Amino acid sequence: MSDMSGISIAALALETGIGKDTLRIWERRYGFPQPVRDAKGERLYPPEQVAQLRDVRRLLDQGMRPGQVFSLSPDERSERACPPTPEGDDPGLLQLLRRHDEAALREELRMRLAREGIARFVTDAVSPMLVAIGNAWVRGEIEIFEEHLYSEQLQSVLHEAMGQLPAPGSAPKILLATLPGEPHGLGLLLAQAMLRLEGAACIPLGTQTPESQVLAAAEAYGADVVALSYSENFGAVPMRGTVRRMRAALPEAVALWCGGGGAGHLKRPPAGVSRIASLDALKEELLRWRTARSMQPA
Amino acid sequence: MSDMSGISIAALALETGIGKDTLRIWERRYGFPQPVRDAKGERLYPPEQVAQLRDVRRLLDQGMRPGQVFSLSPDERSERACPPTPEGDDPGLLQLLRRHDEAALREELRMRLAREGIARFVTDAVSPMLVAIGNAWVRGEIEIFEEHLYSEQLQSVLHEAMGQLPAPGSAPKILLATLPGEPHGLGLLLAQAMLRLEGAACIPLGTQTPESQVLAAAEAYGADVVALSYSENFGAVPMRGTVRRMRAALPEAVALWCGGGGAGHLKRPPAGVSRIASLDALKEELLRWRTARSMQPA
DNA sequence: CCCATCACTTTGTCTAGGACAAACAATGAA
DNA sequence: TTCATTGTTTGTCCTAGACAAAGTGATGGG
Repeated sequence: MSDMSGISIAALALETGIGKDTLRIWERRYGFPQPVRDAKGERLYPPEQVAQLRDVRRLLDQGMRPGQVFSLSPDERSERACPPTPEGDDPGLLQLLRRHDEAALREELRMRLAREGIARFVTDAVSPMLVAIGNAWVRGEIEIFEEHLYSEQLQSVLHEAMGQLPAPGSAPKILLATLPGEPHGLGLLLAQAMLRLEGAACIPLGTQTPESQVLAAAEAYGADVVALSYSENFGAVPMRGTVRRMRAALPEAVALWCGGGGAGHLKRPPAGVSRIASLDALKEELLRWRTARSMQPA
Repeated sequence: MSDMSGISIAALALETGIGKDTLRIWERRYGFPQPVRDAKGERLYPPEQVAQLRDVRRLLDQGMRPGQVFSLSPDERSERACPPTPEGDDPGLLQLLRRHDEAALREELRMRLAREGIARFVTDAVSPMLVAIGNAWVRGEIEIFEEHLYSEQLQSVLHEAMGQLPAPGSAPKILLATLPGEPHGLGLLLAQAMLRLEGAACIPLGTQTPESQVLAAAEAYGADVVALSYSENFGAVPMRGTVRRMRAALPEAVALWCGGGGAGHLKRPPAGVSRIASLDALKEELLRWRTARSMQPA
């Protein structure tokens, strides 16, 4: 009886990641979203507007500016937000996900892992799958909870596989982290798997670690490399800011690697910073580090 | 050169988990915190006030009301906030963490797990350790990055251990999730471990899953139970709101369990909602569910 | 003695519109 | 082309008032 007509501004802010202030000023400036009011005079956002806001969010993430986005009709928005890549490769996993058989999904992941080995599994199966899921989601072919389940199962399977690896070597000590504002940690885990395969010692700090803490950890653990992961959502400008600050604060001897979809915002990485374009490139970068280090040992 | 004098209200809200509105109204009502203003006229919170706010936060989490908290002097606050448990049992793990030897930490975790088994490991070692770490942190004896590393290592070890468990039974299907605004997923993992041990089929949805998505998942997977985890940071009021809404929207046949430090905000759970006070209680609740279900089968 | 009901107080979040700096786009000059 | 300089867009912060829900405490009845 309470919420047939929509959700509150606080709930909407949480769900879309758009600030309350921003939602209010969009209403004032662009006339959208235009929530109904409850008896108390408070905003209630109907589900359809919530859905439209998802498109808006997507377009903003793609780099469009609010003014342009709001001058489009809802239909135009949803059209442009959706279909960058229907692509050919829709493997069985997507269908499995939609069939809501969590046990089968897990088995399939384990099977593939066993068949292809960790490295090929990560680069050839997981990585494209994540892209496919992202696309399927914006096209509305898949639900958020399905994406979440996939991500969880994947983490579980990868942790399991890594546990069976021999004790990590010590070659470069690599600190893996995500900065505040970046909640997506799956990329870190994939990177960790690749690096452990090559015998590197990984120190995972997880997501949303403050910059000062990453620096402190780098010193405390004597890291040789600090690797940061950025998703596409991370704004280009703050991203470049973090990289600049981190590079300036880290000792010169410590390498700084930036990866993930948001690393593309580094058009030309500053000196002493490496952009990791893909998980394959990670292996190469590691090789490069090792050869460089073997030329001039301590 | 920029921020010698303090941090912005947005940063403070992020760091303390207290809403911007709340910070402003505390200033208006209680005269604390009393930030300085920069050239722009915007609030700048000095580090000492940030530290004091941590005490305030702690006291509120313990159930004290704001009015009482702010009538105390800063010294009284820090005294009451800190030392609920220096406790006798400061096991080697804390020291290990401070020694910055990630390999040894991991080995120790694995050892304990092997020695004690999953269940005892979770209830007797991990759970108190998390409390101890939390306390050490508010006392400033430990850094955030150390906490992060511990959490990551723990996740890894637990996933590993769960992977070796026999295929999950199917008794009750339990959906595990955290709602938007709650980024802490460790509790979910611990719960999952306990439940899998008892043969329940867990469907982990991870953190920050929107309410509508949890509902959709519950239907899609035919869940018998929806288990939500709340950390202490989760505000009491919104927490109760989510519980009320979820309970109303879920079919009556589906049980709703709430656990984690923030579940204490449910003084008396509404009908059809169970409060899981601890990880041990989880086992009992599962037993209760099973007996209740065996009395009246479909 | 315990529990329900009532009034009273506390408290967090919402509302409104105004203001402004930082980010972006488009211009002009070298 | 590349770099500096405008003008416009845009998110966040500001003030101050309002109100419902949660908590507190006192009353009365079993």
